[in-house]
Amino acid sequence: MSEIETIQAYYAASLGKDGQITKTQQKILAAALALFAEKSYEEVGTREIADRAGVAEGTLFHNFVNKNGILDAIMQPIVKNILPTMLNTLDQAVLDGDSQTLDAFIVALVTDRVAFAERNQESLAVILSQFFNNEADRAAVMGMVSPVILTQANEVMDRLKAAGELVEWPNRMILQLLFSTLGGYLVEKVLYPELNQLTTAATVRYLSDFLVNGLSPRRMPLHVD
Amino acid sequence: MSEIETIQAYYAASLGKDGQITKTQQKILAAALALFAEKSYEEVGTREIADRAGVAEGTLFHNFVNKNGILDAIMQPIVKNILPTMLNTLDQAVLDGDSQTLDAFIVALVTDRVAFAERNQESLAVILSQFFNNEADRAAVMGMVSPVILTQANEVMDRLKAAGELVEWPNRMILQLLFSTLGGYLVEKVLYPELNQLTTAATVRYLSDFLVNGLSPRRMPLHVD
Amino acid sequence: MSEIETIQAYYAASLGKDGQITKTQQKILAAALALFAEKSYEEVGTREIADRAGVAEGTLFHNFVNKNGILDAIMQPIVKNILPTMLNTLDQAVLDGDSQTLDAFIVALVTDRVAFAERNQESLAVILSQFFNNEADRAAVMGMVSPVILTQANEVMDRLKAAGELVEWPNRMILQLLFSTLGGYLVEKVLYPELNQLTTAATVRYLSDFLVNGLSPRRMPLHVD
Amino acid sequence: MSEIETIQAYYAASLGKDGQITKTQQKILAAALALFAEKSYEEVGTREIADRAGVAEGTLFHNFVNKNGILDAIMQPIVKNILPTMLNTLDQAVLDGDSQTLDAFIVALVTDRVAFAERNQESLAVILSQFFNNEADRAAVMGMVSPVILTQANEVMDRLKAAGELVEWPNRMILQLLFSTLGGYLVEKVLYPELNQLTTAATVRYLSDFLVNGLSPRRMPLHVD
DNA sequence: CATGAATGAGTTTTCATTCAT
DNA sequence: CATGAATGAAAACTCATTCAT
Repeated sequence: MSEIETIQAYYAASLGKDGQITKTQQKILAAALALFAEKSYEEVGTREIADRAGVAEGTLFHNFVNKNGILDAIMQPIVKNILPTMLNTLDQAVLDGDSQTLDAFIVALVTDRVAFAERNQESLAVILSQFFNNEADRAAVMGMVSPVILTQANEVMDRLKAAGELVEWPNRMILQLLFSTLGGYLVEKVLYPELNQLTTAATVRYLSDFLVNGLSPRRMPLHVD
Repeated sequence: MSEIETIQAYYAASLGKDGQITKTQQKILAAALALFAEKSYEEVGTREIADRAGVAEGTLFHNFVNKNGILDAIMQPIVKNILPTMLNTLDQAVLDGDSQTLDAFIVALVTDRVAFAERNQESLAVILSQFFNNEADRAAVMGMVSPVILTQANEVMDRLKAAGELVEWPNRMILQLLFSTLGGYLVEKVLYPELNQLTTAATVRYLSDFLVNGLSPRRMPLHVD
Repeated sequence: MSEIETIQAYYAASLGKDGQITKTQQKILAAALALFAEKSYEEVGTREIADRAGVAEGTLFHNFVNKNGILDAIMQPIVKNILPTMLNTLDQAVLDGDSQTLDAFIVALVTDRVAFAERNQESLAVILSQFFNNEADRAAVMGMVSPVILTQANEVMDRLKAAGELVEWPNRMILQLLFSTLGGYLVEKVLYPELNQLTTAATVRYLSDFLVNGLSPRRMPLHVD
Repeated sequence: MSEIETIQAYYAASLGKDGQITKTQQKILAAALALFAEKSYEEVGTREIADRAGVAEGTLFHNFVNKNGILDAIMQPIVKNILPTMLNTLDQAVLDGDSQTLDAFIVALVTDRVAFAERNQESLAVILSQFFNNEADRAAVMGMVSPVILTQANEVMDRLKAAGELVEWPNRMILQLLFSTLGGYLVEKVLYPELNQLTTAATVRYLSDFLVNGLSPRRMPLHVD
């Protein structure tokens, strides 16, 4: 499971020197995060952020290069963490050999990401919104999926296929289905938090079971032209 | 399967009188659609739309109430169509009795929606973007999922459960998984059209197979607290 | 008393050739007059006028040079008539010798102008509004008070002073007081027509009596430095 | 006589906190006042105001909510002051007993208002213009004539009638004549300041004498049906 | 002569950013 | 470091006017 999991923990690394993040920066980021989650980045004004943070408008620009700098400070840590952590989880599950089954790490993965989503709802809402709106941010996110990471992901999937634990489909497609299922959960959680009646544990079960059954090798293999 | 499936066909109903849509309106909508798909709604100026459409800025406001009116004219027809059509597909598949299997209409549904997505990529990109960015648009989209439609959806799922064709999970969760899988496909299609190496037919197969296996009743039922 | 007293009668002279005013022009002028009286000239759009008149916007410009041309067509006849008619009334009253008293023509004047105001309320509201708002229109109105007319007015007042019927004050001041009293009535009539509880006859009496007493020579003349 | 009589003094109360009005606000108000007096409110652009004030256009909106907010800041203090002050003058004159004659307070009133008009010519030109142009502003002005004030005015007039100092005409009519005479002076002063050849003292004498003679009880009462 | 779609300059207003205090 | 008044470019939108039909 990922170690660094709270946004606040990340700010330290990306903002102040020596991992320092000032009280003022915290106030600003908290205010901005809340506002960006409520509305969209474009609809939130710097005046509004300053007001909510209880500082002067000019103070924003003493602490961040830009209005965009504030957004970056919110997104970066999360975005830089998501994929590597997922892979780490997969790897861990596969290598921690005792249970080298699909089930083993699907459960591990789902549990981990669901927990992560619950801890960082607001930030994820912001990231989601930016991802779909802004070509640049989207590129940034995808850019993080470095070839190294993709290679790693492919290795893991190939290993599982070899072990007869995973359907013999293109890795891209398998990844897409994995992301879809987790992403779909994320979207509902983030956009309609009040509608969630299931417990976290139950949700993890459903998602995992769905994925395991959907991605286990078929007895009668599928013929694709 | 849905009859009216092109955006252009819908404009007729929502804009001009007598189902007429003028040449100018077409130029504006085409320009706006392209721009909104490239950037985001907020990042596109009315001047830009006018330039691309080859008309004067004032002409936009002569033909649409608002900048927002242009967006509406793009989104409305699609949004109003997506869910009802999906349900119709499901219903058709179930009622067209001969093969009342999960497989039957999952394939039908996936085939239909994949085709729809391929036909309306740009518009769907715009809708996706708005959905995540704007509380109001999100509400509008969800508001269109009228209780009547939800009731219908539940009926269909209950019928399938009774027939032993569908896992006995909460309908909400089943719907979420269905949307996730289709939505995940949509996202990839829409945001990274160039990366798609699989044929449409192959995609339909994978998605359908994944869903059918993921949602078929288990031999050993899952225990959820 | 003035012969030509309705706006419609004047349009003939200023618009069409041969005193002709077309049906379309009438519709436009009626619509514009109503709207200008409701709001102000600047607040009324050409679209609005066209709509109310039941014609196309372009039609306005086929019948009048300008938006301003419409206003002119409304104001001109009235404006060109007010002062000359007043003077004519005064002159008539003075020359029609039988009653060469101040009372005689103050009553005549007031009666005439009150009747005029009651007949042309809407147009007067427009003129009033323009007079206070627009330097150019104001100049136009004052420009009509040609030297000739002023000379006439002075003659009449001098004659009355000589007859011991009028206070020996500067003619400018006497004219101002005359206009004030009539103008004050006009303003109330035009802006708050609903508040008028007095009959026309009663109003004429009050105004006349006030003016006669205010402008009759004093027994003990006033000393002014 | 009214104590607070300069616009500047009022700005303090309505704009800044602690009765403060910043240098910038003063510059803007001065520029706007001059321009609104020259042309009309609608004809003056915000760019123009900013230029004349020597500030950036945005600065206007930093200091006033609206373009209309600037107008309000100019009009409000004057408008809120005119009528109450007049009544106060009347009341003072009547109660300060020694000379409870019509003459006593007509002179007081005229003197006071003429002085006021001379001090605030520009602002009054703006108010006049708005009053005739804009239904809303007119309503605002009239709305300020609270029932309390009207009741007071009626009391004063009734007292004077009882003392045999005032004609037995409807109070509404008497008020109208009073306003007409003062308003007429105002209009001339405001619109044609250069034409004024009489001294202030002389003007006060003429207006007062006219009003006193016009409103004193007649020896032979007027018969009105 | 009437139409009404098209025009584009002009309007008010917003907002991220700067800088003197 | 913090402040907040000032900035001015850019935004959405209006509207009198033109002109092809």
